[in-house]
Amino acid sequence: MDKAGYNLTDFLYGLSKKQGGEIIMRGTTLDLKAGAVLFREGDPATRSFLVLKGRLKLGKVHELGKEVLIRYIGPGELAAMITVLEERDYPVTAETVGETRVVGWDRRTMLEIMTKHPQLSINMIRYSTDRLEDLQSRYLELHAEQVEKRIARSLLRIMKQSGRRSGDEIIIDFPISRQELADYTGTTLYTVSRTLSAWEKKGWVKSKRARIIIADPHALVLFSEKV
Amino acid sequence: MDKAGYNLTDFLYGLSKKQGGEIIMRGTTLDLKAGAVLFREGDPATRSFLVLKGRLKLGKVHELGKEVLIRYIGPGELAAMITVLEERDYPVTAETVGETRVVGWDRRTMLEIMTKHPQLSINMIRYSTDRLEDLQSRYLELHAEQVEKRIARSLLRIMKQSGRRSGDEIIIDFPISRQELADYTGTTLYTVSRTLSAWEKKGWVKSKRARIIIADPHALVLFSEKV
DNA sequence: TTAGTTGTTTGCGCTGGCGCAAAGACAGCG
DNA sequence: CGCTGTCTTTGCGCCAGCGCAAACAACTAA
Repeated sequence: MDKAGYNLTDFLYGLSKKQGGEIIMRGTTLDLKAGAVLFREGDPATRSFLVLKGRLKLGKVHELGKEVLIRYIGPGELAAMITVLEERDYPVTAETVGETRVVGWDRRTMLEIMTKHPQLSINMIRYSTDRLEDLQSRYLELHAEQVEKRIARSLLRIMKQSGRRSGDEIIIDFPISRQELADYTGTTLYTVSRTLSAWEKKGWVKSKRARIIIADPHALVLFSEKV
Repeated sequence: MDKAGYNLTDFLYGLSKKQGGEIIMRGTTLDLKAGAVLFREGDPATRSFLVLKGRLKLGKVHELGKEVLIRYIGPGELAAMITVLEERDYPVTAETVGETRVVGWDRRTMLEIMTKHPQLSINMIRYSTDRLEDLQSRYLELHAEQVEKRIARSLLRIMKQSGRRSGDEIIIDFPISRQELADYTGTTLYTVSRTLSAWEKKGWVKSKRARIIIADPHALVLFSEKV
């Protein structure tokens, strides 16, 4: 279900080191600083990307301002597979969270690689299926679960993907504001703030501006699963 | 974005008639009556399916009863691509809506076919990407849009996928109850009922038990896009 | 250090839409 | 034809969570 994280070997699963190297070589490596926009929702999709280092955040905005944070993309994960198809626009905006290195391939190259290495297509289907499944679960949650529980689950999800253990505590090692957590969870800045304050009093989390530490992961898990 | 519908040629795009025939032949064709369960959420995924005729509905349930209707799957569409991966469970339940014919392949066969025909993998990525995009949009809607607008959009989406024109009106040609429309939209039976009643008074829709006719599609579109 | 910017907290009032309850409508079956 | 089960409608009360407003805290640049 919810994998802790991905890495390059997932994308290149079943291929030799040599083949993998060739594939990466055929793309263009980009080094981006924090907060850079890699591609923007609505623009024609020209390249697919693989994250090598750092993190992207994928967001989508609603006509009147409201924004939703679809997913954080870490090392070994793909963005904009849609480029493989003809004449499509990026459905989301990708922005770097910290310093980030990605490889990008244009459509033509991507198709050549995929035809040459059927295994790569299968790996892409694996990834895409995982993404779909993840979103289906969150779609269900968004409809069925109370806000506080959703916030808990969101935090845990992010923790699994990008947590760094430090004693009993787990540090989320990139800056995430109340607003972003709200966009990710499907609620508002205010509700997130109130909730985190309450949890801080209980000793479940600690937080500074845009930094979150999960002090008692177990308590959070119990809460998120409570009936 | 939102295609009106799929058909077999999408799944077999880029393959010869002969190759396509062979692929279908290697699967097992099943004829199911209305209301049959093809696979159940949580069971080990053993087969992938392609719908030839009829319709499946994919649903997912939350621990305490609440249900969400992820999608209706019509002719030319795939279900349970996840089977390609090892050791997975079906993430949703698939139930037939009317009499339905599907072809199913087990994992081994599917992988063989995909390795032999790289184009097929690309077609699967296309489909899976479309599905992901669709769900991303609905995820955004669920968070950002008011219930009435969501109901309107849901109806229009279903109409595009399975509407039959009859004069100015469009008939949704399979039974869909208030409860199902609610599960699809992410609201409740009651709210759907109230909303449809109101629209019926305005002459936008007509409905009998589990049957819906869109009498004024244009008005509905305008409403769904209104600021 | 100060001024400016950006993120966070909290009180407070309001409301969309949920969900019970109960009655009504329709379909199918024997 | 009437009985049974399923689907639909509508009144009514309630509350989770939204969102404004305003104060506060932390970081940045000069």
